[in-house]
Amino acid sequence: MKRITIKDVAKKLNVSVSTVSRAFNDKYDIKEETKDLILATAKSLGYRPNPIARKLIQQRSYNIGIIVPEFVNSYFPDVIMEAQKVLIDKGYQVLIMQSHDSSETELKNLETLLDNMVDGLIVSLIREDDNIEKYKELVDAKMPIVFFNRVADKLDACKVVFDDFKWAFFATEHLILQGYEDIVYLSGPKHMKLSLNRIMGFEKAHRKHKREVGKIIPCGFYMEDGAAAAKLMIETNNVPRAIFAANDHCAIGAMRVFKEYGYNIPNDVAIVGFTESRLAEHIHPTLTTVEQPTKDIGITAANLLIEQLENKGMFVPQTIVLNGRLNVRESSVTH
Amino acid sequence: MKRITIKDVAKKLNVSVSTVSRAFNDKYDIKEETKDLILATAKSLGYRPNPIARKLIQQRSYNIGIIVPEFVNSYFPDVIMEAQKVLIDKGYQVLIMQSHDSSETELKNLETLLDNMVDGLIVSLIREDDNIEKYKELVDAKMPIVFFNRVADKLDACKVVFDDFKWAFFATEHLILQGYEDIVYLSGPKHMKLSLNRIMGFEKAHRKHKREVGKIIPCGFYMEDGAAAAKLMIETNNVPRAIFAANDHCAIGAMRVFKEYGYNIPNDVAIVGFTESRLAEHIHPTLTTVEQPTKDIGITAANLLIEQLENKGMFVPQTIVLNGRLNVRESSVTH
DNA sequence: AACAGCATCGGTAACGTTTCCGAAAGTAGT
DNA sequence: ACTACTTTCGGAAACGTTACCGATGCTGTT
Repeated sequence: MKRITIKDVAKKLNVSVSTVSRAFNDKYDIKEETKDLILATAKSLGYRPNPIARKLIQQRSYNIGIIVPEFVNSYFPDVIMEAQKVLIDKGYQVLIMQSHDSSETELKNLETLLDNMVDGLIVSLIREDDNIEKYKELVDAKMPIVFFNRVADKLDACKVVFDDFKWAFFATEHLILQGYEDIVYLSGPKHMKLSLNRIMGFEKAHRKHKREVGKIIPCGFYMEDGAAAAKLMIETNNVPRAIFAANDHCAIGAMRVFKEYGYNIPNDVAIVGFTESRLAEHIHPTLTTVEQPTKDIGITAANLLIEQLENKGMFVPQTIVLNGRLNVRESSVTH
Repeated sequence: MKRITIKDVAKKLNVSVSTVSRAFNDKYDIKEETKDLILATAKSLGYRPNPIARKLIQQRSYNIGIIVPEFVNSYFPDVIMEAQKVLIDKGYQVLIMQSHDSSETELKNLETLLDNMVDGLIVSLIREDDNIEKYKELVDAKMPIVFFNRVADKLDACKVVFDDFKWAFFATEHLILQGYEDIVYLSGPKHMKLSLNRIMGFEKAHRKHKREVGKIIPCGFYMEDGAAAAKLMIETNNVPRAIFAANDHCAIGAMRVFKEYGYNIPNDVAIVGFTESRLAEHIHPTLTTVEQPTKDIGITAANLLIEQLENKGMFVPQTIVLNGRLNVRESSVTH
């Protein structure tokens, strides 16, 4: 069962391969009738253009690489899959890589993607500084890249980001308005801009309401991190009235420990998460959290990349800030 | 910044392109010294072999397609990412597609993968019957395929499966040994072999302990499904003493509703899940569940596929059954 | 009638590899 | 010294497509 090539179609109709190629590429210099005829017989022969040959001659791989830190939180799969949809429709192929929170793996991933001759990249960084020279090289060499979620200021490239400052502000203000004094922020790693932005939002909310800014404790994005932080609070007798967590997983990890130790949520400790996860509605108590527009992020990143690929050269990098929503649920509202 | 080709390397050393190719492909008919020399200078020139040209001449895409139903449960990302690791090491590229529980999307995914000339496939089916003719065609045409998780009996292909029968049996027996009468199984869709196998395990455990087989209620794999089932039980006054759920998400959805209605778990209703999820340890009460060896499943599937790709033609399809573990936690043990 | 311009097509080089065939030189056996 | 074989390499075809250049025939204008 040999694969049918463009030559077979050409021979069948006694036309040249160029004409068949023209038919398949919607060129202007071909008669409408012959085009239809060619497409029809091609279909009946079961001909599919060989994408590899096309890539070779066009000097484009039609490969797009995506690098994300992890797949544990549903955030990344959600945005990636949405981006992939857009890209596949445009004829691109998507290669997905996880860095597992390691900058070395990130670099390795980058290398394998480059070996595969990706035409462009969509990246969420592990740390802002670690592989920055490598990315800078790529950006300087006009490689189309879109960063999202975790971005680096120093890179002059396209970025799709969430307004972390604003929504951290709203989340914190929500806790303040509920009347809680003593609010602690379990922050993400401080080397991430997104963490710093949220910290600023956290502080601003306090200042607006003339409160002393609550304690900021560096934490992480996984359940274990939240659990460890909660345990430490309990053991050192430092349980605050309310907690604003780095994300939902972190919040849920903390909630588990508090509940184990007999604390009631929200009556003893109120809690709000970040980056709405699939669990937020399904745990007890349901979790107040900030919803990020994962679909929009994916779609926007993909579209920005496509624009870059199509107008290579004359393209000014832009940063797009997307909006969110605060989903208020039981974990933060005392009755 | 033109990409450096094999010709540039050849010219630099005054050797032929064939020799350079030989150096990079570990061929026998090349002197060790010249090989080392070539590799060294190639590296210094920054030469990377163009994978697309290689694919064209070798008539292989080095593309592997993976089709899974969804990414909501962490099960699929876990096995896929593990499979990808193995495949990338062997020089393959992985294309990941979600079918979103729709057979039509599955078929569409299959078509795009074929358009991309995948050399092989790893598939978890939506339904056993829906696209079976298409898959049969591919299998008959000697396309290397490995099915996992959701497989079809009618297809004579490689399969990597979990011993659903055995572990449903153990999970049920665990509930019986805890002394619970009246155990209900919230089963997965009946069109899936895996559901039927688990039902048989559920029944066998009852028979072994001379019990009347508990009720089997068709459910689904998402939290909503479990929640809906629980709500129905409560409203129709049919709450059993224990529940064996289709998977963890289903179990957690049910738990949420029960807790909302004031039921205590496990003292009023005991519950066990299936396919250990990241939440099992982190919800309250912690969830007893059956752990599937996701990593092994991914690795095994990838290796089976590679074997097939390398010994195309003379390869007998085999089915590999992998083992699991019952993680007993709070949700099923009354104190 | 001469010419420009357009529409439509064919032929061929090119993309960067690998693979096949054969050549050259060296080695060993007789 | 002749043959046979091995080692090491070069040349060229091939993979399937697209892009470029040119050829042909037709239409319309002067």
